This record gives sequence, structure tokens and C-alpha cells, in this order.
Amino acid sequence: MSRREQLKEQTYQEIIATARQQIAEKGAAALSLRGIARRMEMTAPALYRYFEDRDGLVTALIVTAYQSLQESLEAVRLAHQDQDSAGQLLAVGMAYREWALAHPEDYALIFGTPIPGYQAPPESTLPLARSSLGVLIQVLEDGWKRGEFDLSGDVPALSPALLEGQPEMAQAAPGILTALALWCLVHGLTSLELFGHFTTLLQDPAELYRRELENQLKLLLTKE
Amino acid sequence: MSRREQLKEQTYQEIIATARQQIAEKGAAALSLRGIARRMEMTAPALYRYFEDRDGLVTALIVTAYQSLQESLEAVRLAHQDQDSAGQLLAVGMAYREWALAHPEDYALIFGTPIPGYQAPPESTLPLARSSLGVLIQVLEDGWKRGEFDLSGDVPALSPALLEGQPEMAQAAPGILTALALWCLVHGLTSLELFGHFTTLLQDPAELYRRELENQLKLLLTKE
DNA sequence: ATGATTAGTTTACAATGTTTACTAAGTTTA
DNA sequence: TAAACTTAGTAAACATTGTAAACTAATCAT
Repeated sequence: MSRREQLKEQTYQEIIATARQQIAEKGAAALSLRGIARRMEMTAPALYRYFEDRDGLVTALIVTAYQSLQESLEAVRLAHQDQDSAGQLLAVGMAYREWALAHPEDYALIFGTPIPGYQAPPESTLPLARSSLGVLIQVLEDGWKRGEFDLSGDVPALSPALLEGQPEMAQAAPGILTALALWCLVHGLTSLELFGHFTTLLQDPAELYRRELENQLKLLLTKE
Repeated sequence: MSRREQLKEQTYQEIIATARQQIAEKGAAALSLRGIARRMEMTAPALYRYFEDRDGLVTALIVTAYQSLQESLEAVRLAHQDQDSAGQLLAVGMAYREWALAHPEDYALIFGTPIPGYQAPPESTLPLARSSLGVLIQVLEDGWKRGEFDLSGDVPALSPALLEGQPEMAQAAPGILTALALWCLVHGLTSLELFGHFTTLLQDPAELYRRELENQLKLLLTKE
């Protein structure tokens, strides 16, 4: 890697860092190219050497947010590897909420519509969303193999487009679909809490969160 | 109502209508005071006679969106009043998704962060959110009274602030909390679908939606 | 009829994203 | 080593935006 490329990478990282700092301090409202440039003691047009345009920067921010989420979930999963799958699932599920509470701006960036007119380009975000989901899938399939979870039951069909490439994925369908359903649950809970829809209603949202997660978990356990 | 007040109300409605039109046509990005004024053949500052500022307009839009959602749900509930509570609940649940798909911009307005830096003032949106939730609560408590649903089980505590005013609400807690949990589920499913997180994954999101809803419903039915 | 209220315009300001043309430094090649 | 090329960054400009202030003209109440 040439010296020039190194420098470029460095300021690229600095731009992203300043952008995140801006957002953390003043909310997603403060995401302004000129603002970032000002903090970096640069001029705004210089940023165009690094990003297509403002949306390109936002996309880069979303990517790092996703990575942070995924790493966080994966770390928790590894930290609970000695427990049974139910314990792991509960831990990962709770970690999802905690990450969101700790990084509300990042969460809004990923799941809200933080910038008007901006729609994340699926080709860069979908793979990331899936590797976050991958942590869940992993836990579920582990538990399935161990005979701890029962993922059978009639499940919705996966997209033909998805199966076309690797038809063996149909095998994994129950894991994927259960993960998806769980994701819906935790996302619903988290986003409603984060966007203030529980205020003055619940004493402790974590209580509802945990209860729902455990309820869902019970449905997965093999009956005997 | 004086002639002047009538005119005022009229242009107020016209502003909201044009704003919604703008949003529907060009996305939430196009929500611009100047743009609205242009369409109405007015000047932008005139709008300040009707709204505190741009955020005030957004709040008004959110209010109408909520009303539309609530009316839509209530209509479906009434249309299924002859069915059993389980049927009603399923119908209302499905209607939630359909409203969202039919009014994606409104949905984003309510549950996304459509405008950077804008946070809906809870004092105007919370009551509305609750009356939408009210439709669900109604169905649940009807079913409870009829002995069709079992809402018992240890439930999270409601906020003391909420109970302070009317302590008799503690009675209704199971209904409220179950409604909340259901809302989380449908919101999670809906928002992930709407924001494109299911693309190239599911053949038919409605299938997953219905399955999850029915699963949740089964948990409510009284066992015998 | 007169005085107050108010819907609306004009003008102005600060801020934004983005384009164009340019400079100066770094890098490669003859 | 000197010339040619590439590139990070700047300066100036443009079209937008939200918003404030001062002003006008119509409506309303007394």
C-alpha cells in the first residue's frame, strides 16, 4: 500500500469518524458536509474526492453501523457459547436491544429514514443486514442440531431468487425463517421503545422485552 | 364560525393536502415549505401564519396520518364485529399491514425519522398512538370478557405515572400489555418489509406476517 | 368611519449540497 | 534529474432551503 493510499485511507476514516461524532453530538440533523469539513479544517468540496455525494457518505455510515451491530451480537454469542442454545438466544436477543439503546443514532440510521429522500441502496446494505441476522441463524441452527430447538412446522417459502443460486439453502430455511421472525419481534420492540412510543406507559420496557423474547423462545423448545 | 375563520380553516386544509400530495409524489424529501407555497401560488412566509415552523407542519401531517390509520383499523374492526374475537384480531392485524403498504410515506412519517433533527412532540402524538392501539385493546378485552382469550400470566408493570391519574386502569393492564406486545410484532414485521429488509428473501411477506400473527393469537386462546 | 387585527408579500440572511476551474503537491517515467 | 502526469485540496459561484423583519391591504369590531 503506497504512502498516498495510506493517507487517503486515513482521511477517509477521519471523515467517517467526524461524521459519527457530529451525529452523536447534535443528532442526525447535523449531518452536513460543510459541517464535517469545518471540523476537519477542510473545505466541503474536498469531501467529494471520498464520496460520490452526501448519500454516499450516509451509506458508508450505515455500513459501519451495521458492522458495529454485528460485531456486538457476535461477541455476545461467543461469550455465551458454554450455555445452552436457549441461553445464547436470550443473550443475543437482549444484546440487540442494548446495542440499540447505546447507539440510538446508529439504529435510526439503519432502520429509520434518517435523511429525507435517502433510501439505502440494498446492494450495499442487504448483505450486512444478513450477516447480522446470521448470528441469530447460527444460534438457531446450533440448537436445532443439538435437538434443543424444534424449527419444524409449516414455514413460508423463501424467495425463488434466493434459492436459485444455492438450492441447498432450502435445507436451512427453517433456521432462516425463525431468525427472521425473531428479528421482527426484537426490532418491533426496540424501535417502538427507542422512538418513544412506550413513554409514560411502561415502568420498565426491558421487562416487556424479556417476557416477549422468552415467550417466543418457549415456542421453539422441543416438546416432550 | 366567522367567514374569516372558515377561510383560514380552508387554506389550512389545503396546505396539509398539498404537503401530502408533495410527499406522495416525490417522497418525504420533497417536503419543503417553499415547494408547498409554490404549488399553492403563495409565498413561503405566509405558511408561518398556519404553522409555528416546518416541524409544526410535520407534526400536523403526522397527526392526520395517525387518524387515517386509526380510522382504517376501526373500520375493519366494525366490519368484522359478527366474527369471534380471534377473527377480529386477525383482521385488524392484517389491516395494519395493508394500511402501511397502501400509505408507505405516512407510515415512514409516523415510525421513521423522516426529517432530520425532527422528533415528534409526544404531547401531540402519544394520545393518537394510543387511540390506534385502542382498537386492538378493545378487541382483546372483548375477547377476554367473552372468555375467548386468556390474558393472564405475569405481565410487566404499567408506568406509575399512568396509574396515578386513574388507578382503575390497573384492571385493564393485561389488555393493554397484550395489545402492546401484538403491536410490536406487527410493527416489526411491517417496518422491516416496508423498508426493504425482506427483498430477495421471502417469496411472499404476507405469508410470514399471517403465520406470526396466528402463532401469537394461539397463545391467547383459552386452553381447555 | 375609524382603529385594530390579520392574511399575505417583499426583501433579506444564513446555511446547505454541488459544480467548475484552478493550484500545488506527490508520483511516475524518460 | 527533469519533464509529464495524477491527485488532494481550495476558491468562487449557483440554486436551494428555512426563517425573520418590515410592510401592505383587506377584513373586522366598535
